[in-house]
Amino acid sequence: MGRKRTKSGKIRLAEVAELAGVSPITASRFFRNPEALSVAKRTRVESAAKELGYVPNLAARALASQRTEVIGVLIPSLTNNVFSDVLRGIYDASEGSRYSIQLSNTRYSILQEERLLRLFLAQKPAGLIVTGIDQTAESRAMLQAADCPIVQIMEIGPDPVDMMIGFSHYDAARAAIAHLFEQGHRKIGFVGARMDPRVQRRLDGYVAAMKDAGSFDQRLVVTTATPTSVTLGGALFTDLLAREPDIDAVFCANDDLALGVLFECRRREIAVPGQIAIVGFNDLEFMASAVPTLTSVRTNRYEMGKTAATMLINAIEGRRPEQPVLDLGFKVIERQSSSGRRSDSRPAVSGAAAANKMIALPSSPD
Amino acid sequence: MGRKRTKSGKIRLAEVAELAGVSPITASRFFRNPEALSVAKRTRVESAAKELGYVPNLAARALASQRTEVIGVLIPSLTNNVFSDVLRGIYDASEGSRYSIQLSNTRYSILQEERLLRLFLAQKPAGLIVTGIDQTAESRAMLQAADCPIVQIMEIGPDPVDMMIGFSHYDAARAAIAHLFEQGHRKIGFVGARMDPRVQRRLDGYVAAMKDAGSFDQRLVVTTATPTSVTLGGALFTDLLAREPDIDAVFCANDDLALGVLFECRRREIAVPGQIAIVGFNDLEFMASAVPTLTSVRTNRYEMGKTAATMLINAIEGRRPEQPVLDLGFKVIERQSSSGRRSDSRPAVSGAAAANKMIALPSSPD
DNA sequence: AGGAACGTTGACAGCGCTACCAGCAACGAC
DNA sequence: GTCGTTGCTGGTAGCGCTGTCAACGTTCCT
Repeated sequence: MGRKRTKSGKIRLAEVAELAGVSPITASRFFRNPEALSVAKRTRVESAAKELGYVPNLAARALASQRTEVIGVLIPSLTNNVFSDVLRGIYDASEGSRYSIQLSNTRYSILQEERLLRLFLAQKPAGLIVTGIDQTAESRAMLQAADCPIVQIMEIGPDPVDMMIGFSHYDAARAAIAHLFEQGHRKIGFVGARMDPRVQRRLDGYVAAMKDAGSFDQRLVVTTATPTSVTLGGALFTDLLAREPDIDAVFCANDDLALGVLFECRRREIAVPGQIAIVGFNDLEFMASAVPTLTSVRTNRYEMGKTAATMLINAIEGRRPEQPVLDLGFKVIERQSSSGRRSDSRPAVSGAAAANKMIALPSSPD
Repeated sequence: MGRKRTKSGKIRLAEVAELAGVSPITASRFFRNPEALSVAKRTRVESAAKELGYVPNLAARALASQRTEVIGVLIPSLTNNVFSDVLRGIYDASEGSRYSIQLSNTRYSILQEERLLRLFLAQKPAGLIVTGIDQTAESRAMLQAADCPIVQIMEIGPDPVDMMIGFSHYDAARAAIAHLFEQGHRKIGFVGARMDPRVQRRLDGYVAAMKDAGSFDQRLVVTTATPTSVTLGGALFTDLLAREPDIDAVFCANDDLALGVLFECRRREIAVPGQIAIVGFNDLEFMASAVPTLTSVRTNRYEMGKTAATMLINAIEGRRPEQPVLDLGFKVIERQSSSGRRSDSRPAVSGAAAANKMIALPSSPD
């Protein structure tokens, strides 16, 4: 009985051990902790494995050891440029390590996130990277009970599940508005899309800054739950102008919206920054290249992903960071679109090459 | 002897079977092929599983069944917008299925691709999605020998490993150039970055179209191996202008470059399309929103990813497509940036809302 | 009535690897 | 010389699930 002897040419650990003249368990150890072997056996197993082209069977390893070498990553969107930078960092950090990345998309739904979390945890991942700090109570309980390291990314907050790496969206927005005030702008509109928790916190920062200056007016805020796009930026700006034609600046919750606003200004022959200043968020690559160049808040997305994965892998292997919460801060990159008020919007010829003046701030967890 | 009885509260299939009053193997069948059970046992197992909150152990399943439910995806880049659309399609199609996506990044290196392929195949994936048709001989041999369905995406070519879904980059580029000729442009430059095989084929299409018209000149082609960016588009265009100041159109190998060219034109006060027409490639969202709106070649990236994953899953489950090679074609989306020659570049006020005239073509495999 | 055909169920033996513990040699301390 | 102690190695027994085949009950045909 039993089964057909497949054994389809696949090299097993036992074969390697036999060729090396050691027991299977010794060969196994070679792949997990080579230092535990004597040098002689180590080289014997190594050459045997190479000769046979042995590749370990991960399923068997996972079954026997009761854990996997998978790092689960939960992000809200694959479309958003912002996450592709973070992901690139995560993948870069995982490369060369033994861990592989398992990606899942919550589609900005915390219920979907909870469902995915349950699935992930059932497979005993080596570690988990989750986006943001707004999980359901159930999700939080599962995370807390999970016996693997966890990193929350994209923002920082008061109550980390385990580790946390990001920056304060609230502070970043406040800094952007402070910059606009410094440049002499007073009637500053807010344009936001999707309105996920992080965009919401940027809005909160905007509102607080405006209220502090006594300039807040609900009519200056235009938002939608629709996913963001350049075209949408133009449309929301159009709404804003219809409501408040005499604004002198717009703070956009992201750079796509900012680009859309810029194009809409051009379409309407509104001088930027002469009549209206524009500030975006994220500092995507094109912001430095636009005409006029566009001010934005730089966030360290690639570094965030890379550091998160590195911290996670270290924690998995027992090297926990001295500091579990890491604030990567942000920088307001001042460019032409928000230079001090003036009537002539034509940028200097040096255009994109103009030096980027920066305002750097570590954000402080609120 | 043996090991510590972990059994850490984890629900096993045997527990479900016991509660349902059936043998473990019957319970197992419920999860893999419920139709094989009598209705009575089916409902019993179902409610037992739900009651206990059973989640199958994928490692054990993979080990016992000698196959996984993982779909491997090899793409050259995570940064490129183009791939994020494809990926979104792949993830969307996989959602709700039993298969999970395992993503790896070849970094545009076919040797890296070969290495990753070896790793993937050792884990017996249920299926594989690979980018393009330029694999190493070794990779091709491995793919051919793999006992799982394989889809090549992004382009089509004469010799599919298994299934293939994409379009002809060569034909798409020819169509773009043909459009520019129709609009009266003659001295058409080419701007390309990265120069991966697909961009190379776009260049080939450009060269062929220009030669057919007797207009080809090597000096009209500016390329670099550097990864693409908006800023780079401006820089390459600057090079092109320095060499050939009297060009009347630029075909950009992608939309980021096209946006960079547009900004550079604005910086230099070159009228678009009055003095120079611009055509991009991919039709990213912002192209319809730019001022002037930018002509591009629309490619069905999301659909490509979604269809590829759907075809693959069907093939895994034994439903092979009637037609293994699928040409998704392309469309030249005519916008203001390439409208017929005229001296006034100012777009109509309706701007972004202007109807997009399309030229649709299925590309034919060469 | 006998038997073939089908649908359903269960017993058994592993898939390839690792956790646990025991054993063994070499070494130093007393 | 005896007793730990340390470093390395190996034996045994599974991890949780499924492939295979046998066995059963039922239906339908001759």
